[in-house]
Amino acid sequence: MQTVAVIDFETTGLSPGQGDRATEIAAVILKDGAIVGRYQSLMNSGARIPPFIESLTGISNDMIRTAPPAAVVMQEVSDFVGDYPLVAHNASFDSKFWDAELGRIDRKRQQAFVCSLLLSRRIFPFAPSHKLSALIEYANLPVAGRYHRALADAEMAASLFQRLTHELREQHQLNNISVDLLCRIQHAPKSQLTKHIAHARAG
DNA sequence: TGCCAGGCCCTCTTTAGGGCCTT
Repeated sequence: MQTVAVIDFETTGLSPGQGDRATEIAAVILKDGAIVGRYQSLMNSGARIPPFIESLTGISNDMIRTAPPAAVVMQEVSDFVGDYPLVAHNASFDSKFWDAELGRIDRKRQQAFVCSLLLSRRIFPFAPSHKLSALIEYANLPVAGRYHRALADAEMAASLFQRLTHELREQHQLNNISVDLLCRIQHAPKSQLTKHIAHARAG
């Protein structure tokens, strides 16, 4: 499995299109099944965190007031992950914020985004829930810290991603799993899943 | 004007609706 960067955002809300901004980012580098690098930072975008989200994440307006500017943090984390493929739990959410915050510093993502939520629906179809905390419990993986903080969530998404690729190898006798295969699997209708995997095994 | 996320995925579906998941 090639090296990937697993990321997680905390934000002021659900949609950058509605004016929501990032408040914290973490990225961990997953190489040969182990975390070999970590980046984490609060960031100050000037946006106000609603009370509900302050209590959800534990990240307060006081905490981000003294944090480095969002532009500085995004430059750093973008340099940190380089061109490694990105992984996130519910990547449709994190990719929206990644692209929006990167766009503000005139950078553009080049690499693919892999979604551990979409993969888990296919690889763990019988899990009672596919939210991150439920999957960590379902797969008996360690809780890395407080949920809804960026570094803890990124580390847990990384261990979940590692478990998912392991299960995929075991279930389908695959020697090697590429990011390209994961991208095809996560968007494939379940009826075509075996076709994609059989093609990967043959290739 | 009034509304305000949006993609995935299932089903009592496809001329649609609603739950899940992220903060």
